[in-house]
Amino acid sequence: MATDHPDLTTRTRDALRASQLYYLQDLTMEAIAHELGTSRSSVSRLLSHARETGLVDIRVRSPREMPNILERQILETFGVTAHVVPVPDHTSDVDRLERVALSAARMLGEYVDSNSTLGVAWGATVSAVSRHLIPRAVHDTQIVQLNGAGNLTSTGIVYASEILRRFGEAYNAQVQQFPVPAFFDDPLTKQALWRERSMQRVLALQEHLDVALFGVGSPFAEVPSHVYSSNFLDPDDVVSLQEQNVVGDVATVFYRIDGSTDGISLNDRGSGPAFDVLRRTPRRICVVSGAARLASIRGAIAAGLITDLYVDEGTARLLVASHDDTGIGRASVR
Amino acid sequence: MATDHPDLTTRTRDALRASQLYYLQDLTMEAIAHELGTSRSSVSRLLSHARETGLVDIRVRSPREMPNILERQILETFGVTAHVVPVPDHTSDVDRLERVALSAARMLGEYVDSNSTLGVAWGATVSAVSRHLIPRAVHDTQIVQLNGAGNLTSTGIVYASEILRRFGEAYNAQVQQFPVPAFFDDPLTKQALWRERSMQRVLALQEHLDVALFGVGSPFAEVPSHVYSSNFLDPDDVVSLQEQNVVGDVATVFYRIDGSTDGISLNDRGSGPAFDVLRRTPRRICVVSGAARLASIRGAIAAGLITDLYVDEGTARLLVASHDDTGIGRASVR
DNA sequence: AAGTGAACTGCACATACGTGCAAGATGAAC
DNA sequence: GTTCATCTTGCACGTATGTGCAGTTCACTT
Repeated sequence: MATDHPDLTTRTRDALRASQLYYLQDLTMEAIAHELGTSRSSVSRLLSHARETGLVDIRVRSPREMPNILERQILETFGVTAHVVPVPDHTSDVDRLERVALSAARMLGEYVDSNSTLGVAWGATVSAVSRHLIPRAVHDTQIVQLNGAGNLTSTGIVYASEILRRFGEAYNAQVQQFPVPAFFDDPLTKQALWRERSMQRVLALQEHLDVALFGVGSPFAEVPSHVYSSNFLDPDDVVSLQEQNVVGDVATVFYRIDGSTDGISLNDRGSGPAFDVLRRTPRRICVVSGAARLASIRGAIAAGLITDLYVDEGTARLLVASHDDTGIGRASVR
Repeated sequence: MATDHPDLTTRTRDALRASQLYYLQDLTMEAIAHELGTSRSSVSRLLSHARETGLVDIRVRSPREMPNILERQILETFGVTAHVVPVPDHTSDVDRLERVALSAARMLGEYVDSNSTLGVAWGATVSAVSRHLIPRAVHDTQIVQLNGAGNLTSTGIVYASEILRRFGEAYNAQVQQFPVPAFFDDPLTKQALWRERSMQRVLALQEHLDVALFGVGSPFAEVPSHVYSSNFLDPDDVVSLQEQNVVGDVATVFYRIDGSTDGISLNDRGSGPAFDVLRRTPRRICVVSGAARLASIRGAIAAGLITDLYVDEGTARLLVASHDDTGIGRASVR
């Protein structure tokens, strides 16, 4: 009779019933406690549990007649489906990131189906998203790491694998790690390793994703992204990126503001998927916040990497304005 | 810039933003009030508004691994998709009805799409449902009245049309009234009227519904359904129903416990759709509560009228038990 | 059998929330 | 411009809800 551990089943059953009574019949928690023969505080906790585990699914749907203006402008200008997260302008960058990640995490379930494959990068943004995922009952789903995370001081497994683990847990999915350094010292090593069958297997998965999830790295902002810290790149590398007008990276692949990657030497040593591979993924979701990332977003859009963009309101506004200023960005996806 | 009345648009926009902040970012109403520059109580009202108008969509999903036992049993036994509404056993029939109707109303949106046609009967149950509908932004939807509502003391327009109006409002739909008596005195009048083109139009719509919604009438319960009151039927009629072993009606068409209708004289004079017409509707949703309706449900299931059943827990239990007792009911739909 | 840690419970308190009410705003009618 | 009806707002209050804590249960060790 039990599907799971015997009392887990009871807990879920109670949570389900409490949710029906609370959200579908508008009873108070007090009344529900009485019906279930428990205390009101337990009901409160049952309901929290139900929300966290996705038993209760709350979504906010902007009516088609009245889409967010910024979202419409971004779609028209850049051909990207935007989800603008309302955030007051004076918010700190940390809060901004957290709020965008929270919103994105709650909508991510929409993209995940049974038998689908989800590629995830790692980084501060994706990590924040991973902390707020709402579980969804799907099966035969796979989570694939998009790029290596090893650096000079650690194999990077703990940090990146923690992110992946959360995704795997939320979607009841099998996790495919990608245990390679973020950047190789020698491009030949990368090429050699890429020919290994164990790597080929992961690489093949990366080429047939249904959904890809990533942030964008921003090299020269006041608060540079994780990747640009000295644990990953030499000072020389950083200089060369600067000289080559790099404005950002997606999964450790660098690009310029026009989306081009040609001649960026570091990309021969990075572990992320080449853009023409990534672009084969039907849904490519980018989560990003903060004005400092503007140029990075612009570049990623120009490179045609993004189909769905989760972004805070202020940055969205800058994005739209930047197009009015310069006219760049039209030659993009879709 | 405005899509609707200028301030209605603002209200909706604020409600939308408040909903995102509250449900997607977990801010308190106080914080939202601050961001929107209004009072906390206004935010509370905005959120109520958002829920009532379907801007916020809350659903409770029972995980596939753990469906309600009664629902599974009903599906296996009767071939009907059941939605069992949890209600404590000591609840009064009035509350029971209200709670089932509330739950059903909130799920009804699932069945309604753009360009679809929804047929609704009238009665205490459907009326209760109509009072709790959650609007849904669809277009080119039609609501069609299934059976006439005129009786000896009124044309019945006010009561039935109020129900229809609520459906029309919730789904932004055009409403097709059916201005005829519930029962004709003379079957020939009915036949004559049915040949009128104005009636033909409605009848044609009834034959091509996407969804039908109805309760079941119960004639001989302690609290008989509306239809069986003297305003609709003569004492003679009631006696004849009793003699012919009628256990219930769907949209003023009567049936026996085995689902048969042959030889029930009153059906020649009723205004509802014949069962073989009704059965052509792909989705046929029945909402019902209370043990007194058990035989009526059994008959409606046996007649193959129901694809989706919303029912209170106690009655669901009786329904399952009744099958174990008698073995009737297997020869049903699907 | 006693020990141990993790999970769960109800209590009590602090907070967050819903709502009647009166004042103010808005808009249509004259 | 005035009047009146209607809708909206913020306040204040009472109720509903979230959560730290201490006590308990329960499964699993030792």
